[in-house]
Amino acid sequence: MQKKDRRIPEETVRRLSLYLRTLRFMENKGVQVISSERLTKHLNITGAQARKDLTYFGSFGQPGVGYNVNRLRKKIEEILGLDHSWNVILVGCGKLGAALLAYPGFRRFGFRITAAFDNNPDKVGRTIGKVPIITDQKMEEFIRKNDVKVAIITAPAEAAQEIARRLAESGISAILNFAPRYLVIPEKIQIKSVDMAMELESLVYYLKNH
Amino acid sequence: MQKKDRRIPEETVRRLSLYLRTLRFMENKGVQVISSERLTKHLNITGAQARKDLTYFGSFGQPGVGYNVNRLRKKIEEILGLDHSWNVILVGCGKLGAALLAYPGFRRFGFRITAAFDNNPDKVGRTIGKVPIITDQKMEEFIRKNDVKVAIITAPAEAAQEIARRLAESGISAILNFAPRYLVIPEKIQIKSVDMAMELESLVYYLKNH
DNA sequence: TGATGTGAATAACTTCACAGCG
DNA sequence: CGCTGTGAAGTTATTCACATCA
Repeated sequence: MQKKDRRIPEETVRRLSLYLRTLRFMENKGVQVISSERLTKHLNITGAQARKDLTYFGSFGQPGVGYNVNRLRKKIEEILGLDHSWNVILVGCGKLGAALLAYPGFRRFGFRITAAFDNNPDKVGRTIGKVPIITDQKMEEFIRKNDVKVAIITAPAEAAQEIARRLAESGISAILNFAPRYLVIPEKIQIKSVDMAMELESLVYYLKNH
Repeated sequence: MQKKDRRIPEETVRRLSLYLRTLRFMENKGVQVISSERLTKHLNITGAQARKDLTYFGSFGQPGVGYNVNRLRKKIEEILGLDHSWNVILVGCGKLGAALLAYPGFRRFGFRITAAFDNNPDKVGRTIGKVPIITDQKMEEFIRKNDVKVAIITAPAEAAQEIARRLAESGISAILNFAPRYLVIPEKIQIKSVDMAMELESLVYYLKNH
């Protein structure tokens, strides 16, 4: 997919996701062609930036015209690996876990949460939004049997490291972590952490200094 | 706080938050002094980077020794504006909103969610984790009366823009947005958006390409 | 000796500016 | 004519390397 051995800036990948959101919105509205300027108008990104981002992966536009919305949407989905669906599991069925299980945004775009795990016997056996809650003792087995590659951790901070270790050992390749803890995992596993208190912390900094 | 007119990289502010997490952890464990290398060991950040980040704001370390954990923790809290507590409101009491209301991480570090708003009469009047749910018609009034400066949006995407507009008009200075929509707001208002589907999207990209 | 603080060097990212093409 | 694609220029961020000080 990616051109030669050029390194892709991490920010470029993140922006691709943003373009995708706009493209889906536009496609829904029936827009067929879009310029780089219009694509980025409401994203605090310049048109030049979008063009540069896209050329890391190929030439998808038509000079003098713009980008075909449907084609570019599909291209970006292909680049990101969203052209097929992903089996995802979620570990930790507290309030945040339950909220994510019910979140429509995942399912809509190719992420299918197939099972949730918890160590609380009261929760095991129930379902949240059609997703069954399974005892965490069966987690490894489930991962192997169903070839799961992506996991979301919504367990308490104290439990997160041990869960991550077990996930890594069972063959998970990517983790989205919501526990406010740095997780030590093998290099080859992709991880991204979302720490909501941290987001607020950097936000208020700018309150003082602007 | 900030030295002269030097511009602070956005990433520096974000890292400050990370250092803070480590420092709090270390302080709890009774560690009194820490080197830049140890501070960043589990953060994928180099010691040099941390030292550079910190010198934007002053000289807090002792050559040959390191940083006093307690002193540096307080300094960073002061830099970020966490040396006093912030009144925060939350708008949209769906599952995610409810999860955040119950999230202990906010309260622990100086963020006090004082009220939640919703337009659903069935929810209004109830409380979630001691936070009262108020009709969104009284939102503006509440913000003004209580001098609220920070708001969290956990409403559906369709409603987010209108809510943001109303928040902006009532004098809110910072918004943490969980709705997957770009929000148009006055320049002077700080905004940070967390889009969980987007996080997953960029995560799976690296699955394909590493 | 050991770790900070910091200019200088390097690397990474973004913007500019325009040739080229439909 | 308008907009893409892209080298070149400009800007910003990170790493290096070492003087300095306890």
